[in-house]
Amino acid sequence: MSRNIRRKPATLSDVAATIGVAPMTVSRVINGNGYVSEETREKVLEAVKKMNYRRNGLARNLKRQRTDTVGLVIGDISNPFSTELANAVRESLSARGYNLFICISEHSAKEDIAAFESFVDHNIDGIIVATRSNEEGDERLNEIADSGVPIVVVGRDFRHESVDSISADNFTGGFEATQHLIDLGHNRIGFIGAGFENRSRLKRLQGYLSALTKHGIQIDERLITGRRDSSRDTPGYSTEAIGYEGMKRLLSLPIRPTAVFARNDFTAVGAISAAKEAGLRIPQDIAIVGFDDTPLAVHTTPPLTTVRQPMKLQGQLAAEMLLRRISGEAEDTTEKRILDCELIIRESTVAQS
Amino acid sequence: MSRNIRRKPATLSDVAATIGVAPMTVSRVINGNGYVSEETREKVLEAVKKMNYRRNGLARNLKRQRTDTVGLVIGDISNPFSTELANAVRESLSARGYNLFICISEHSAKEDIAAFESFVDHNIDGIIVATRSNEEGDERLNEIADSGVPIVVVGRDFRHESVDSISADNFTGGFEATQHLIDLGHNRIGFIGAGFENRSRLKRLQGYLSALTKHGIQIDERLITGRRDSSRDTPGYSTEAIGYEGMKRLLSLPIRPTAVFARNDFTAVGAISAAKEAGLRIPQDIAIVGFDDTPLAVHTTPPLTTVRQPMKLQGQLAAEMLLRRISGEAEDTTEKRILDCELIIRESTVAQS
DNA sequence: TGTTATTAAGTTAACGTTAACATCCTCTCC
DNA sequence: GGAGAGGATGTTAACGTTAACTTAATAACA
Repeated sequence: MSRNIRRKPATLSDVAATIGVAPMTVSRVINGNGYVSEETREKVLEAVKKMNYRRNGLARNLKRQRTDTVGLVIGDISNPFSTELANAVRESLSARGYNLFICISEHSAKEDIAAFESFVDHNIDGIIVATRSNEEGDERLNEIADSGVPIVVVGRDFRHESVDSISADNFTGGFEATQHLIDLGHNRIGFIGAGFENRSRLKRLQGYLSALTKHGIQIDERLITGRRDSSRDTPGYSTEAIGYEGMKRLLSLPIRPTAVFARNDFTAVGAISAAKEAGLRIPQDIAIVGFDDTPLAVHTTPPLTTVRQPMKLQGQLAAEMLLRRISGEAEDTTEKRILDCELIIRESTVAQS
Repeated sequence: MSRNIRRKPATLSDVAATIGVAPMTVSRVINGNGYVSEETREKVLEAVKKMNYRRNGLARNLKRQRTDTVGLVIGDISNPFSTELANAVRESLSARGYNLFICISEHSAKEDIAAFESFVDHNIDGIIVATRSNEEGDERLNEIADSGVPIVVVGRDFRHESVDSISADNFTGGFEATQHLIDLGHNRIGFIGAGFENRSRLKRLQGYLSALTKHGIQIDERLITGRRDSSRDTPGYSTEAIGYEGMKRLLSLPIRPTAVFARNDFTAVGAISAAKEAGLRIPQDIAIVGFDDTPLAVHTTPPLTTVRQPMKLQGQLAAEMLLRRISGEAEDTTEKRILDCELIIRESTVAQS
């Protein structure tokens, strides 16, 4: 057997030549369209098999001016959140005959752009963007959108007349989480996962602030704490560390909070860890709320009160919206959907009865 | 501004025509090779900008017979393990001018194959496979390897004369985790995460069995428990649930184990949760060891003893091996590397002093 | 002054497909 | 028996690049 010899693969014409038909005839057999006699079809299929023919997707896509492929740019893949999104997108797409390619960009503009470029370079049919927004990246994305590439953004802001967006209602989610803590009698409530300076970008933080304000609770910037260094290297999943450090900082304040709203479940896990280390009981000494309802949340000690966002639905809708845009059905409209979140109350805020 | 009109993008020839040069001249400017006068170069660049020209990667790749792109097939993306792998691969590749596209396949042969096919369809330069092995998928992979596509597999078995492999020493990792428990005096040790019937495929389980045997401990199949149903739908990250259920099952045995080795950290988290629910103290009543040393492991209660595998290194090496194969340097050799794991002892097996 | 490099282009022919059109044959039906 | 309707091919011309070659002008050198 002449295996693994990087011989040049057989082409459509090669196959056609060996059985004495036109390339087009072979093409018709391969793609199952047009008229081909049963006899010829069999001859072709036999030759295809024997010669180990495989069509060249590049040439095909070039000719057809489409790739039946969609690109997804994800920031934090370690988050189960992202997994669910990616899977939902993939399922919806594959049901319609599209492939999904994923690029990871751990929150750096450079990587975002690299991902966009490589998708565009491969003439992908559309792009779903689920990274955190940043100026340079958005600028590039804008140009790409201008050039007519169908784009949908998920879980983030982006304004462009031909870019659809879908997101969970992070504001209300943050509001309700905070409201829940206020309802329990807390009035000194910390926020872990982002500094006060991020309030313009982070809806969850906005919800938190809004709930406090609504209930006449003075906002204290010292209670809002993010990562100490904003180094680009920190991978997304290290948010346990951020939660841990954040909680330590909050606990060292002169008057410490009695409750904490963590930006996401991982951060909450780190916060729980730090609180326990300080000998505090949860929720009696300090109540903790997370966000995302990762599978983990049920299994923390105590189980974590958190806000569930419909990731699967976001993924499905993102895929649908993108396909609609690809097919040209959504020419003149810009769709923006915001989905409800749901507060899941567990024992990290309310002691078991 | 005529934005978002899906006008046909300008081609190289369009640009060339408007400034009255040959397409080849524009190509030379774009790619920065060959001789072009400064004057012409500027004219070209100006036109390129004005016409919003962007080269068609499909055509380029078709002509060049390469895409400078590598595909990675991942099973369980929610595992931080996979994230680290993907990031390391991406970094190593981008340093050499390659893009990385990722496909997710949650452990179904069909999805594996779909991922392979879509990579091959896009004439990707090489593939890194990090999914669990399965018969149909391996068969297809074998054909692809036969056809000369460079392939490297990570963390799994695969035999093909031109496919390199890299993996952590899961056997020794499992052995040492179990040995550690034995050293602590345990002799009734459970395994959670896979049934006894998987012993031929799962190195961690083999390590566990081997350690028991070495110390003359009778193997008890009832102590080895995996997922109840092997439904394909269960996403990878739901292993907390598997750990939880597994532990429950073990605890309901007539004589229950005093220690448990969980197949990975997520499973361990679920196991911890179930043990606590049963009112058991960890590690006094039951000791628990995980695998992977996810960031989570430090933050469980108690912190989790686990086995760390060098994911970053695996990713780097996988990328390097693949690039070597792509460049044709590794024609006649098959490389197989196995990297050491490290046991990280925390309080889930040894009470704090 | 002729020979050789160097620079700056242009020309040609693929890369491997497929859409669109053209051709030829064989039925069927009035 | 002529018109029309498939059915089964073949032919042509792109899709948008770029490798390889050619041409031509200028510069450099002995």
